[in-house]
Amino acid sequence: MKITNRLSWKYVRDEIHHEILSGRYGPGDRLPRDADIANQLNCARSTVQRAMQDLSDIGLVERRRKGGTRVHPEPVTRATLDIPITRHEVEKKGARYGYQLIRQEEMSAPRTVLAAFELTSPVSMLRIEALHLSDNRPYMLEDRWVCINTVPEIRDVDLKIQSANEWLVLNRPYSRCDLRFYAISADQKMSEMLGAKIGDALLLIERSTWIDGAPITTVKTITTPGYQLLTSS
Amino acid sequence: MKITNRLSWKYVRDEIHHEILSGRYGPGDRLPRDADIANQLNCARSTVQRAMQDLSDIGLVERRRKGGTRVHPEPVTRATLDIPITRHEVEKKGARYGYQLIRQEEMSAPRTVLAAFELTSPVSMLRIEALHLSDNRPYMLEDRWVCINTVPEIRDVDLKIQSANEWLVLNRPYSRCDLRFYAISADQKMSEMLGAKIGDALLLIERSTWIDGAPITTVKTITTPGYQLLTSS
DNA sequence: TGACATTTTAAGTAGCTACATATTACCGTT
DNA sequence: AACGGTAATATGTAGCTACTTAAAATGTCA
Repeated sequence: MKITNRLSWKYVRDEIHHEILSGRYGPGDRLPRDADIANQLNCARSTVQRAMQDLSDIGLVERRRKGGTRVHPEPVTRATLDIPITRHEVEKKGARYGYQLIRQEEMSAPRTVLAAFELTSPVSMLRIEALHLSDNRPYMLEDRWVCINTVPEIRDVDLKIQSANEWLVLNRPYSRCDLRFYAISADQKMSEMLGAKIGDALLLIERSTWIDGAPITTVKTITTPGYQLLTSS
Repeated sequence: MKITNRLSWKYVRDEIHHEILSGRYGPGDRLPRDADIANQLNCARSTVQRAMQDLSDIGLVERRRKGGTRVHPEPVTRATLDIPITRHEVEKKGARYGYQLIRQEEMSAPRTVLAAFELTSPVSMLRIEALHLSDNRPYMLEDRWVCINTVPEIRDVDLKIQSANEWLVLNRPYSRCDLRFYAISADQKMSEMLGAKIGDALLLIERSTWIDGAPITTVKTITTPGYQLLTSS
């Protein structure tokens, strides 16, 4: 007799999750095969498959063909971050969004930018500096490089009107996105731009994107003092 | 005739993804129902369902019963972060991990801690301060509060030997985890502990966890200067 | 014993049916 | 026109079968 058909794959997932956390299976241990679990819980293998897929997504177990399923040997806290288009972020707070293009210049990418893309030979890129405003006050400073080869259309976009941030997110899909977060002290220039004091601690978000191995853009987003980045869920 | 059975649901996903990014469907637009797409692409509805589920997971579309599927009105960059147990993080870099308990004290949680848990009435908690070391050099400073009611066993753990970080991750599942990232300037105490200079910009990671609505722990992880947090994929 | 080919295994994918569930859409009544 | 109940509908879930694929395990031969 089936356990029930009300209980979803989530029930199976939580059941397994519970068994792992109760100590029945420790880090690195191998779990029974899907079919056996299905048998034991009186459900279809496909239901176990879905449950396991989810446990794998959150990093609790590792699955390999033929290798079976085992508890992740190094448990991690996995979190999801949503980074919206800056305009939406500002408007969601009820503030008026503003935008200033500071600089736009085509030039050969410096070593540090090439490094972010894991490139060695020089590439021509469009450098863009811009300031995002919230209610006319500085909100975020953006230092961006766009690969001309990959995104030639960027030349025809009027970046005084639409921010590169928004145009790229809306028009250029990416297949890979690397993010890094770190803290820096505001230097003279940043403090002027952002209305901060020299030496203020600022959160910096660096993002690089590729499409099928070809570099699209890399951007340093420098936030104002006190800025906090939160997880979604 | 079926298109093929080699092409997985990922093909369907990418097909739809492409249609969205080509401008055929803009932010907020409604997509055809799964059944129609299945028909058009000559595949089963379940295949479209899986593809759509994935697009929904990465935040590209929104799905609602009866409401259908529509392109997410505010496109986001969704990223996944893996935060490992600090010991593993250090060891993975090839360094020797060390750990020092600085303080352990049971007391009533202050207002700021209650706020992190969205609580109003006072609760007794265990306050733990500890320092993680990498090759005998300071690596991370941890300022933690553990809810005694939810995790009474914490009293019996010898925190001079095993870090609360590791014990909790291994023994206490959570159903909710909030993270926040921001930058601060090192004050006198932090600079002493971490071997930094006063005023150095430090990345701070704050994490709070709950199990079924009951608070487990909240921790401020203060990193050393130059620390970078990277996305996994 | 070691290198290489073959078999076996367990997860991954696709397709189908049937039913559940959450909304929207509609329609009738007041 | 406002309200409320009902029907219609698109997605969500469960179960089953069949087949694919990666990789571990085994066997074979030099």
